[in-house]
Amino acid sequence: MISGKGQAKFCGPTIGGRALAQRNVLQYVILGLLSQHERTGYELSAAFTNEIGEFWQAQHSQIYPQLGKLEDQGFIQHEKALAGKKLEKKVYRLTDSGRTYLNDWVGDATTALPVTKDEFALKLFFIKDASDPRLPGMLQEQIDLHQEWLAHLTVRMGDLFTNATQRAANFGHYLVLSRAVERETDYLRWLQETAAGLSRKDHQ
Amino acid sequence: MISGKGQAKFCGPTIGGRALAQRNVLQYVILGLLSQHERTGYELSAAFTNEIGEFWQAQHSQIYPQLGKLEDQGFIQHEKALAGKKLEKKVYRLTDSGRTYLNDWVGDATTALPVTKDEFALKLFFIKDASDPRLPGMLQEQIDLHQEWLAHLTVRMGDLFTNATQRAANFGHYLVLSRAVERETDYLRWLQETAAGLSRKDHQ
DNA sequence: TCAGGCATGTAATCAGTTACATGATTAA
DNA sequence: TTAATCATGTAACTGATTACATGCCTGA
Repeated sequence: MISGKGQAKFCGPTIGGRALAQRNVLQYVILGLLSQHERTGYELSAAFTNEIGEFWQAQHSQIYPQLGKLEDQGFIQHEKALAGKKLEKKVYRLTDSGRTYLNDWVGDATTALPVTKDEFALKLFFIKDASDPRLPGMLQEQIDLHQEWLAHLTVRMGDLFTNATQRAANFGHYLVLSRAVERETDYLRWLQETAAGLSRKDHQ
Repeated sequence: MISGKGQAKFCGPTIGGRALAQRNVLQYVILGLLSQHERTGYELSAAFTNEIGEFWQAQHSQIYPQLGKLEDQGFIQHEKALAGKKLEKKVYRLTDSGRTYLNDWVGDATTALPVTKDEFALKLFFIKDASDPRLPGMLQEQIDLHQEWLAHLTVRMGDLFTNATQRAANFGHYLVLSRAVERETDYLRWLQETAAGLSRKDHQ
């Protein structure tokens, strides 16, 4: 274990001595999404599903109140727009102070490892024996799941970044999406190798 | 009560149409850890830091109340033991019904992708330009962080699984730990390649 | 006309973190 | 003797999910 000799100032959660928690990251995610272009709360909510669900999640019930707080703080502003003849929507955009606040966060050191809650890894962890009859089915289930997810990511990659101009215009987005594709590809390879390894043991 | 349409189905969070959330996984983690051998609450707490922090986290303030609930449900039992002459500790072990409850969960389909909250990926996502002066430093910071983490995992691997007998005795643990080492190795390779790619662009 | 999506919010609950609180044991 | 660790708990708060609630718009 990597020990931090701590003088009990900040005693947050750790894994292997590494810091984990972050406070109110949601506000920065919203500011970041608005830094790309103006959006409604509904569009922000959709972005959490489609664009950044890979590494952050939030529901609309969390987003709308946060929008109010950010506006109170002067980091964003909204103007009303009409969808059709009656349905009002609030289109939010970043203010200058909001952009500064966002950039301060991006520039700050990120000393926390990503937080992962992986239920499959957990189940695997508790299986003692390579001959456990549940293992092949569990692995196949994950192969199917992650194949589907990889297909989704690949489609997004093709939609967004087919040429160098697109990659240059949103370099960070391109980096994280291409990394996600790589990561899922590598994970699928491991799942398949592990499943194959079990089969070989069965036939010994 | 005023009738709303669309009553109560279950509309949880998704990424790309995939289900995410799980309810009270903590209880199963505790049961799983106790299925390995009996432990105190303190030892369970330590296990979240040292053994399974890679894919699940919990503090002692969450663990102690959950132990009470699991005991109320009859899934675990404790007996008191003395550490020294006065200090009492509660050593918990799994009951038969607890083991059944745990195994039901392990056998259940895992249709949810792992939940990840990755602040670094988020920051990267919001960087538009490959020439952003913050990028090299950010990448180097992550390289240092994940190198340290990989070293920690490698030490654990060496401590726990040096021979085939150890790997066979806790096969699932071996699988997830060896996978974690692979994943971190692959991630570090990507970080370094990406950082190197930036340098080349700088010198063009 | 009707289903699915667009659009915005709040309420209730659950999960998770941080801090408070106390005291014993061990080894330097 | 004193710092680190063992040991157990609760309180206060923040974060996140699920459900409740309402109403408009578009296209089949």
